[in-house]
Amino acid sequence: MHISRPKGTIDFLPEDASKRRHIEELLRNAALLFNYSEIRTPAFEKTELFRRGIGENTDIVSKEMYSFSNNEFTLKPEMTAPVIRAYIENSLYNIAPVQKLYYIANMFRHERPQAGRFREFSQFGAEAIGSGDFRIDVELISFCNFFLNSFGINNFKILLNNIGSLSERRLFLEDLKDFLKGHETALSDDSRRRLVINPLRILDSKDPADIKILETAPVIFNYLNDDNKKHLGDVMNGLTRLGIVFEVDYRLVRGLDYYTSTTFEIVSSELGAQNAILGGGRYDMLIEQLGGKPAPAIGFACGLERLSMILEKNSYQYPAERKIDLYIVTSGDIAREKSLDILYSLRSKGILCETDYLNRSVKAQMKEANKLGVSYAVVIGSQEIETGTLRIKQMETGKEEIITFDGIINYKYV
RNA sequence: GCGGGUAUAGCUCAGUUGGCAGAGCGUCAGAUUGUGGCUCUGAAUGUCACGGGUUCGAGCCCCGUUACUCGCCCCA
Repeated sequence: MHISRPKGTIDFLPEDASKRRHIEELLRNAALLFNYSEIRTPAFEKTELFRRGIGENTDIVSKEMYSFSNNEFTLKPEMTAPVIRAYIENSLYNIAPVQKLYYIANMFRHERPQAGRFREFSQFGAEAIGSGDFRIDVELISFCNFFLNSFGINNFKILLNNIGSLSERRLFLEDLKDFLKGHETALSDDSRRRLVINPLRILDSKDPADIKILETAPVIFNYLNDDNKKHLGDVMNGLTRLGIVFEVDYRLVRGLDYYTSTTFEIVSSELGAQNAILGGGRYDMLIEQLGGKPAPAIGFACGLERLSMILEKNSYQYPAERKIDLYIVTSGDIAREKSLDILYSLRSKGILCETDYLNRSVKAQMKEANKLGVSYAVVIGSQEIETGTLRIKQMETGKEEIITFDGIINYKYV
């Protein structure tokens, strides 16, 4: 029996890796345009960071973390807490009052894999720290809209909500609980359980009976203070101004404890059950909670596997890799030895070249050259060694040109 | 943690009522001495996921296990 990769992990074979590199490149370009700077943090952190950041009672912390060394460290299950840790630890607020950071990194969660969900997965995300201005909310959401569009994706929905501060949410939660208790017998089993553990999540239920009940449930908007109501209105106006289509969804809640005020999610019908491409929101209290000087902040995280699933569904045309310029066909020991320094010289000049390492027939080597899609091929055998000249063949036209050995190095490969 | 589905060549998959293990693609080689694509010929690659059971005989039927996969939960 062979050893297989761990459940929920991915091998990126050369073609997949090439696609992923392209995705990352477009994302980095978008980040550059919106003036977000890259941040990289360790693959693991002190477990305490996630306990305090994400929340002890979330599923992520209570049962999905990969922890080790007597539970002292944990592979990062999300990136916001590490970014904020780095922000505080390195006093980034002293460098500039507003920090706009982005990352592309791998996360780890011990979950049961399914479509669009893995145990090791990649996220592209950004955090804007230091401003509570509605315009940074608009900018961040427009950033998401922009990079999705840059892949030609436009079949998605932007869902927007404002979940208020902790105190507003507490009041809402009490009323929601009271309301749901009145309908307890009609609720799904899952939702009855959630009523005790996390009633907010019932708003997200997929059960048709639950959805019916929720139609008359209390609405969080009515519990927001004037500031948050205005903030939501401002964000809506801002997005409208940019021509960005969105939907306000008062039932949109997020699963991590640190969110406050603005929350948003982008969903796609192309994805299956896990339909969120990205999710994010404000977390104005988190920095203080983690021991930093209070600062408002907003961020999002986008699942790269989900993004590439959509691209596959859309038959996205990935750009071709750079082709090999020259294939060196060799025949005989002297030629094979000679090929060593020719290859090295060519590569030193930035020319992509390859040769055969199996001592195969000239015909087999030409086939190989053709398969690789090289632009030129040259045969080096005893004749060429004797005369000091060789013929370089343009593969597409089949035309040959006579050149010297030095000529290979200086040839204009187009 | 709980459910549904699937498992045959490197890949995509056929395999009838239980009766010799298959196709296409890919790989490799050959088709007159040292030249690719097209075509033709040939070759290699299998613990039919694993372990039991039924049967004269199991890829096929039954039981168990594992893996993969899609859902629930939760989330990107």
